[in-house]
Amino acid sequence: MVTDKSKPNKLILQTKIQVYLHNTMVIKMNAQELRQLFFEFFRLKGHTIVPSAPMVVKNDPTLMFTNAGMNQFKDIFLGNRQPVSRRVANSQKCLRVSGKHNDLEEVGHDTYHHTMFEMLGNWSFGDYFKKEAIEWGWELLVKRLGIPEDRLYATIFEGNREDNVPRDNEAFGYWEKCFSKPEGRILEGSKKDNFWEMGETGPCGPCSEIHVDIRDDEERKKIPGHELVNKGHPYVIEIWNLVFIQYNRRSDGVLEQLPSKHVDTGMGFERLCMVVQGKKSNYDTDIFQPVIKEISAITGKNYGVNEKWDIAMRVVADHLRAVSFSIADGQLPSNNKAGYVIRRILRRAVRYGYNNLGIEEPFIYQLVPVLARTMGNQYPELQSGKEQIAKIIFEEETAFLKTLGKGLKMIERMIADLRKEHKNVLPGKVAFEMYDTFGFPVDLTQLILKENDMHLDFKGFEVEMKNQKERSREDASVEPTDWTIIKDIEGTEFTGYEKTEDEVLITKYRTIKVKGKESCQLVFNKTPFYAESGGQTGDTGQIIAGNEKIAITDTVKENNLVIHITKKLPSDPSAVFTASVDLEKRLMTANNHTATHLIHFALRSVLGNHVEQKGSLVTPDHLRFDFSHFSKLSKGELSKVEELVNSMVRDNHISKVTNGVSMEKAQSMGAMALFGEKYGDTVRVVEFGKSIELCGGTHVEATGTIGIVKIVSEGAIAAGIRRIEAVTASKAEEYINKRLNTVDEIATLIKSTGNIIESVERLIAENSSLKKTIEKFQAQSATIAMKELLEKAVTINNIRFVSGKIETDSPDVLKNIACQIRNSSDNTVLVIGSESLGKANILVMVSDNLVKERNINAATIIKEIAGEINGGGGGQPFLATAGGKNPAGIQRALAKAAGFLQKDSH
RNA sequence: GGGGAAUUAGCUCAGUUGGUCAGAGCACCUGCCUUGCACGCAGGGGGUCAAGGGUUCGACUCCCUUAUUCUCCA
Repeated sequence: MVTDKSKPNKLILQTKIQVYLHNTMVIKMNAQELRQLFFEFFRLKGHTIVPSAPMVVKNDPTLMFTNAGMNQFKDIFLGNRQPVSRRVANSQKCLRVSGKHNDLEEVGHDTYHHTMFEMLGNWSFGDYFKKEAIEWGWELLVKRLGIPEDRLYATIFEGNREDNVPRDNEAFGYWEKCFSKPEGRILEGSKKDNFWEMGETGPCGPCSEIHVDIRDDEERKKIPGHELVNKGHPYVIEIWNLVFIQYNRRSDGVLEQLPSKHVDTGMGFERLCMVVQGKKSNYDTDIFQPVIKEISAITGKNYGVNEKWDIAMRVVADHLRAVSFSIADGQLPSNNKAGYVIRRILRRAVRYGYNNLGIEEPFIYQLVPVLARTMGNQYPELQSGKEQIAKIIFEEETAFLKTLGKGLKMIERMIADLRKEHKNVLPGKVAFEMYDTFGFPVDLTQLILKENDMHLDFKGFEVEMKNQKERSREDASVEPTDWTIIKDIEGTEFTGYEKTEDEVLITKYRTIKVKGKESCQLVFNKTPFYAESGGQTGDTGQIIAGNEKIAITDTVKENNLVIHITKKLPSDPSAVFTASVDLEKRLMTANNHTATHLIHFALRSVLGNHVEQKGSLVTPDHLRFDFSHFSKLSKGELSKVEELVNSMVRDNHISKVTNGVSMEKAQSMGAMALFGEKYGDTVRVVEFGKSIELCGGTHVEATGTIGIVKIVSEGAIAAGIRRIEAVTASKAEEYINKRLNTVDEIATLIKSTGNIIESVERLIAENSSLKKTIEKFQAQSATIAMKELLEKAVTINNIRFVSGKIETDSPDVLKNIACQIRNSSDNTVLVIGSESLGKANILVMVSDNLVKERNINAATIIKEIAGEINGGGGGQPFLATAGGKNPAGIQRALAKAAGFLQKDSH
């Protein structure tokens, strides 16, 4: 019998935490216990504990990764969505590698920067405010976790006249009550540190940070802690930020009070562990130590002995987490966007392993099981996906080591070249090319140059880098104007499931300039247009008011806002419009989307339940489906899938759509949810026969509409991930007919009535044997022609002069003759001409000894005589060719060559 | 999205300013010698030099378009 070990463990953990919560005794907790305690603490304060949102963001063009706990609640703050509960707490996995929080290059060099980290947070959506947030924060840190209050500092917002926001006296008052000796403990901070804004516009408010001083007593006596708050000291650090969202910043920059006030807090989990466990480094906690120990075991190098090693181990330990969590969320390393960020992180880890630890083999993938053991409890996706994660990391490591190998070869060549020229500086441009084009890290270039007593013109490199960045930025410049609001209605009702035409009003619009091209974005009160989502492309169509017809070229989603893209603005934006979706495209898309579901189902039936959707693209023309599977699909498997899909099409399953289903209910129905996908509180379930999926897309009413599904290609896109492309309905018909026509045409061409394949095979065999025969024949005729020519040879100036005209269409025959004579005899000049397709060709060959001894040049001769055939030519001293339009001149050209030799009498 | 690079035999890759240049190693086939760890020797088959245009007397080589892959930036 298999026993579920996690259950008794969970029970023990629960009891332990109960003890902690009702006891003021300070016990050192491990990370897992600490996290649970946080949840339990806030559960007792009436909070709902929600799971972490995926770290990889899918529906927000402004953000690739979740970089703060509040990301998943953005819609709530913006008023686009209602919360499930007004009090919520969780631990959110976050990744900070780009944008304003770009610490990537710091990570590893110190003991507290990370790419991926967990953020503990508690939220109030229009419920409690400053008083409770501050009191509970204090209670947890001081009373429950036993952090001595003489190590804590709180900051409050000093106020800002420009924004007309006063000093946060309210927060100050609550903090004053917390500290038993508040003097010097509550500090004021500026707008930069103590006023939080979501973006240029939108919800914002003052915040209050809690800092902790973990320095030794001696150090603390020397410099008072309050002087070091917010000064970047590694041991005086912020651990908790409490944000009080009470304003909305309008696009004119003015702040207005929000009707309901929110609390948004974020506490760095790794830092909290460090503080509670009495460590001086995040990497010394039990979050990282198991991984670091494993790195030691693999490399045979201990942590804490050599700073260079330590940096590399921290880099690897940190990046392993970032990469593994991303892959678990479905974001694989790739060559652009989010995938590229992940690739870069992994490569940075490989580089440090290579440079600092001397590892030239893939090794990071071996750390995945340890990570899964350490964090799999809280994040089960790590545990269940660990084999695949390891496999993907292994492939990436292998690929990058190969890139490094190639780069090393190149740099060795460059160093050799520099040596030859007695130089010792590699131009920045060259290093940049190595980096930019071949992905060879510049720090490695520098290192290798140094080993060879050379160095890099790093300034030159930076200049090139700057140019490249400017190029990209210029291109990416997007200049949106402010939204012009016509009707103050939040959100858009989607009516596209039932209709493809609707009466709509524009609620707001703006123009946007991308690369100098202007386009408009419209938001409606309701819309039949489906916005690009879940792999399905956005609808196109038109809106009409009066005589005016405006085309909608695309529909996209931004923060739950459905945006319709047009080339121009309607002359009267406040009119009532008839919005109609391009019906044909919509139906084609529906065919493909439903077919995608059927393919997904068929793949699972044929290959097994390890098949999971990894991505999909549904357009009117075709569909693409990526899924997890370990090997190439055999022809048999592919046809089985296709047969099953088509039989489901013929069964004409009627679509069954259920809206507003709870996640639990959907799962009990057996719906296939996408791993790492963010779903709303309730979901839409789409069924066709046995295929049940959570999906917001538009589908056919019955599968029969699809007509036929034809798989067009199957291939690999990453380790363990395969891609199928298919067409349906009329597109499938076109595809099949095109192929059949090709076969028909071939049959007609080869006049085959029986087995076409056999006929073609016979043709190929015949063709190759004929080719050989011709080659032989040509060689023979060339030999004969050559003999004839040689017999007519004359001697001019002690040189054997061979000339004549040869009947051939192929310049190769002339060349062949020339080569044979050149290899067989000295002291010869050959001039031959031929005529083909009304054009003249002449070739001149000069024996090597004549080139050397008598300075006779074939290229010079040919230039002299090419005029006779109205053409030009050139070549090397021993062989030259010319072509011209006048075949009649060949004889004169040959004669001229003879004359040239006579003249040239030395 | 923008820049750069690559695409040559089944595989891994050479190919210098356009001109006897279509090559190497491995794999494959045949024969011989024999045989353990990449056996050795001799011979052989296999390529529309990614596809399509263009420039040229002549293009793997230069230019343009397309496809795929890699790489850097955003």
